[in-house]
Amino acid sequence: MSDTNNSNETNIPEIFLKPYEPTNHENKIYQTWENSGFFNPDVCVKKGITESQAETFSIVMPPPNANGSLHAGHALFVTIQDTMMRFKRMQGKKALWIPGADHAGFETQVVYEKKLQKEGKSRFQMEPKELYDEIMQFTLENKDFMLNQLRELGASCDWSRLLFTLDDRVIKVVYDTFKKLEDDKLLYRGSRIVNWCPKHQTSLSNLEVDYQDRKDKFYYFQYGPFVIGTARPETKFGDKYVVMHPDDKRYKEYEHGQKIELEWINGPITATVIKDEAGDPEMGSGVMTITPWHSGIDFEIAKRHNLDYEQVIDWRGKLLPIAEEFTGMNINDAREKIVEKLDKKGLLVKIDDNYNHSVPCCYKCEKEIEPQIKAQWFVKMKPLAEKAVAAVDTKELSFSTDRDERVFRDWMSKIDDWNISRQVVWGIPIPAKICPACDYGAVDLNNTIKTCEKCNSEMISDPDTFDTWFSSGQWPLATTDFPNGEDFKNYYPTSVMETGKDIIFFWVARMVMLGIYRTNKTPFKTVYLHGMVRDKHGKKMSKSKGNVIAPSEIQEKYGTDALRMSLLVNNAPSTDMNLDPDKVNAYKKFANKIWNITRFSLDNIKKVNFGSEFTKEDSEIEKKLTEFITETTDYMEKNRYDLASEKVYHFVWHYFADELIEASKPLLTSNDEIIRNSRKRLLATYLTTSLKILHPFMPFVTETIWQELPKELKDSELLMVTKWPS
RNA sequence: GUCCGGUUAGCUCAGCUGGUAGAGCGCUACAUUGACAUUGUAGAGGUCACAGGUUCAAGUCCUGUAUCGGACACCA
Repeated sequence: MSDTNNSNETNIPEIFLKPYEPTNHENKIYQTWENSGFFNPDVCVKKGITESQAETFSIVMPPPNANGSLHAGHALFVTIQDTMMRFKRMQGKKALWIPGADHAGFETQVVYEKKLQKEGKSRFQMEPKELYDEIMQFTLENKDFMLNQLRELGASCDWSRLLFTLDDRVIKVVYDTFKKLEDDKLLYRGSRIVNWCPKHQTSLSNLEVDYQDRKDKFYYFQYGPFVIGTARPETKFGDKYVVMHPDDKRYKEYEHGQKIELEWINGPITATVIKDEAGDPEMGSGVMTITPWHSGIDFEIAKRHNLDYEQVIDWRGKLLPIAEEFTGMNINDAREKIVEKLDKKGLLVKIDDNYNHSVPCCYKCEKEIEPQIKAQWFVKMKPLAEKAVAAVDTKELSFSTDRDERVFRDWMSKIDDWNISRQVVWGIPIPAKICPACDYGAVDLNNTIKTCEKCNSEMISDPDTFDTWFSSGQWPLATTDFPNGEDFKNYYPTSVMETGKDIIFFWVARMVMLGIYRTNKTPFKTVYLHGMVRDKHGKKMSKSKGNVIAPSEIQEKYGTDALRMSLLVNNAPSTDMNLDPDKVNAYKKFANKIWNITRFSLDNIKKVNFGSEFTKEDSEIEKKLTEFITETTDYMEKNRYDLASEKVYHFVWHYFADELIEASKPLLTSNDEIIRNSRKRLLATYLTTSLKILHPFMPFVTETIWQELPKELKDSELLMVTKWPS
């Protein structure tokens, strides 16, 4: 690799005579790294690169969806984490980065359903097993593609530890946790209001519901002596309770439990007066009727007073026989017809056209959620949340910004029980038996339960699967092979969890709670959250807007290092960033600048005598370099890669290249040999040190250069495992 | 409704524990065929949303206002 093979005229490797062309080098360099085995800290120790007593540094990678290609957000997390890993590895730590691929339950199933739809098929016509197998095949076909994209981004993760979220090891941990939750009475099966998506035919957790602002009609109806308001007349068939606040003076003549005969949609009914504090006197008339089967609040009221509830809308969003003449109608079509009928009966008081509210919608299909009562598995969250907050209190767990910590605490303080059942095929089956007669359920890992202990009926296997987040919430456990694996002993708790702030509740919070639950330790010491990657104008990227920036295209055009730098510089933790191709281009130029700095340096320093003394001036300039190293390292220790990368950029370009090299030109041809040699040595030091410090940020160009440097300038074959300068 | 952010150069954004502002792109002038399919030098452009306050000193801390956004909750 030295320059001795080249002609004496240039004295530099030929490669530098042309501009840096990233695509010519990146794949080859990655192969060199991967073949070295040094992504695996065990190999580093074995080969004497890392001391066996060295501190560990570990990150569990948020597993990207196996079936898709990587988007800009993935590129961002790979860049940040890889920068961390390379930095710590060079610092001599046992650095372990565990990669993964996610089956992404509901997400992937939705993608696959769309594919089926295009072929004119539907999952509801398929046997669950058949569907599962097809999606598995579909996912595995795409997995390698996704993993290769991680490689292209430079991810220095240990591929020998790769885990897929449906691997046996994952399922084992998840099942054990499920059982333990039952044993500890933190799990229950209950008929509760769940968020039901009529399109996808599954319940969703509260977090998977998006609220959309909407302007709708609000109807007032005469309900016996009362006027009630509603935006959803189609749910009102079964309403036979009328609720008001106990202190509302307007209704003091009515007593709790009083029966009132009145005319309603399909004829006369008997209504019962319920006094409950949930009735808000300020709201409308202060009186409401309730539909416990299709409303969370109503359900709570009904439970408090032990009232009846009846299903009005079926699982597909159609009216049930309770609606009589409206039976079988889609609720959206039925709404106006019901209002018409009530109007004819003289029960319509007025319609307010400007009712602003937000409606719960499925976060995937944006269709309205229909609250339904369904027997599901719930995890009691309060006890788990308390321990998570305690860990934050004691600083066992810390966040990269105070803001994130506040958000975390806030959510933890008002957490609800978690519905972990999903009517989704593509997921981990729930190992439980359920009773079709009484909805009782029991965890059954070994398939031994036959009859219901409550009602003696025959039990059946729970057809549901776990919420993906229930299993991914145990990802740090599975990846480190809890409870007996070597990695668990050596690398758990992991050092940093770096992921998007949009999944702080979905994922981070659940990992913390379930991690503490199983191990009494937080699964990671620090949470570093990044924001969203938006387009250059700060708009969210979406296919419909056509402003999606695919990392692979950017890499093709500007190089991976340029992409990485543009994702890092000035991108403060926890804030959104805008990705502007012009900014990427600026760092492509920077990569070329580094290339040319090398060319100039090699051309001029030739044989460097490292024994030669620095002149007074040069030893001053060397101090500048030391200062730069200290400051940059300091930023990196504080996880401020945004500031570190900017500093490196400026130092290398605007000091090293613009000032130092320019000022060196006359000195390098000086007649004074001492001055000449000193300056050569100085440039050599600047060059190699710059490459080292740049490497975590821009691994490809720096390693490409390193491979071409004459041996006497290098202290290691691979830049990736050379020692971080100090 | 509750909570949390943002408001800094034409555009997109940095600015750590307070000491009269920075980057990328864009703009102007000059230089350069140079280590650099260019790069360098110099420059224009900001009352750091607004109003109070703390301080010798405030984008930087406190209070309030305006405005934009996010998270959570809510279909009476």
